[in-house]
Amino acid sequence: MTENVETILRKTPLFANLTENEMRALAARVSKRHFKRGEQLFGEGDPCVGLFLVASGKIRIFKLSAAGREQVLAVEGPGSSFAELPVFDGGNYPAAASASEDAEVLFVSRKDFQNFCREHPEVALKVIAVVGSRLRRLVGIIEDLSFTTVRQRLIGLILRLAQASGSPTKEGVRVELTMSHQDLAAELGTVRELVSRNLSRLQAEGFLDVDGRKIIVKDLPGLKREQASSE
Amino acid sequence: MTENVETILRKTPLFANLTENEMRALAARVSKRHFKRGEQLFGEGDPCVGLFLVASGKIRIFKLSAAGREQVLAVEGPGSSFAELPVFDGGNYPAAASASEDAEVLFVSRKDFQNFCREHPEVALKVIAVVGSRLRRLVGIIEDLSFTTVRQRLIGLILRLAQASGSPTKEGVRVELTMSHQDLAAELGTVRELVSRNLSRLQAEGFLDVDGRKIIVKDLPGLKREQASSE
DNA sequence: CGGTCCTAGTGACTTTGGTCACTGCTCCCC
DNA sequence: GGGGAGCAGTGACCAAAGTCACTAGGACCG
Repeated sequence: MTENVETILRKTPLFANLTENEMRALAARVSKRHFKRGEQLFGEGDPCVGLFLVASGKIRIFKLSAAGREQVLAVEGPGSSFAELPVFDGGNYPAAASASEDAEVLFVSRKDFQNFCREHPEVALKVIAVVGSRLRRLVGIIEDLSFTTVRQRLIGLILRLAQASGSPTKEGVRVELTMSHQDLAAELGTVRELVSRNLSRLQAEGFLDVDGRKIIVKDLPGLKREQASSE
Repeated sequence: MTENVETILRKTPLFANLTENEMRALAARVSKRHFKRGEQLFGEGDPCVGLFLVASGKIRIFKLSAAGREQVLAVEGPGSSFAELPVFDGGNYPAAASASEDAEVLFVSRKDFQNFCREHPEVALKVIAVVGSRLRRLVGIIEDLSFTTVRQRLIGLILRLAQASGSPTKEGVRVELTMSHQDLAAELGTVRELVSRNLSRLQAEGFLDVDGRKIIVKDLPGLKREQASSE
């Protein structure tokens, strides 16, 4: 949990292959902060103070609507950086960030990071790569919101979970939801009730067995077919 | 229309402040291509061959769904570059591009651009800035799709047009649509019929006068109120 | 001048999404 | 052990989005 700062830096793609000396220089300028589950790191529109790196826990990046709905843009785990961009373009944060689990986060001030990039041009190229993958993910969200139904997105998320962290049992693949329906809804871009209803419906249709936050995927190929249908 | 290549390069943020010599070196490696309205530059998933710069006309970047619907991600006019990212991360194009008007486009091969960035680190920083604004726009699209209705998005687009290219008349601000309802729908992330219907409705409600592709905005503050309502 | 293509408008309908209100459960704290 | 919080399920609605089918007007071409 409480690791050495340099060890954590090594794990982030942005700084993975620096030399010992460079690493030490950077580590000296980094501060570590702790956030409790639910605590907010910054709000949408806040002026950008610097770059964040996740050491442990999870950070949700999200938009908040006037009506109070949330839309998650990304969930960053250990080794991920975020808010790289406002550091460069000087704008405000385009979305808010909060801890969805207790989290330890490294912080590099805007100035320090800019200087570091100037001294190490290869880091700038890394930034482009990281931002590139972020951009691809955003395009994926747009595609989902524009072309698919809540049902299909929910199925997609379950399939991804099954793939990433599912454990096979005799009845099917067991998947554990790590978050509330509320949070799920924010990821899918919808409301709590629809998550609940769609889960019930998938169960009634025989694709799943739902027991609280445990899900048994009984018909994986069937689900995949459902997800694809007229997408 | 048919301008000198260097003149065009000067106008793109990416290369705006190069020296004479650098500019000439770059210009020598650039090729110019012409695309007719509707012609496709590349498809989604195509391997990335290089970077494009718009000299004249307009290029639409869009996603195509299996069901045949389009979702526009960006419309790039003269001076804009696009497809910077796949050049760096080596992935395929995440979306398709086609000319929405006859267009002249400069092309820099992937290799040439990469070499150029290596020799000129400040260009890499420019790339980050350009990509940053692109990312902000994508976040804006997600926000719109997730939180607003077709009606609100349509109003938003009309207001933007009125702002950008509206001409005041005695009855209100005159706006000219430069595209079909089909294309409008693709920008708003919906279908032709809803664009048509919503325009009719806004007219019936007295906010607009619609005559083919000419729109007179009769009640601008009213429209703004409508757009904001419970957003 | 007739035919064909593209574009737009609209009625009728279905599906999906979202809201509101209420119930019941569980966990935790005093 | 009583009383809140917070989370989950659901019925009854209602509104928005999308589909299908058809009509009609230009524009352009032979």
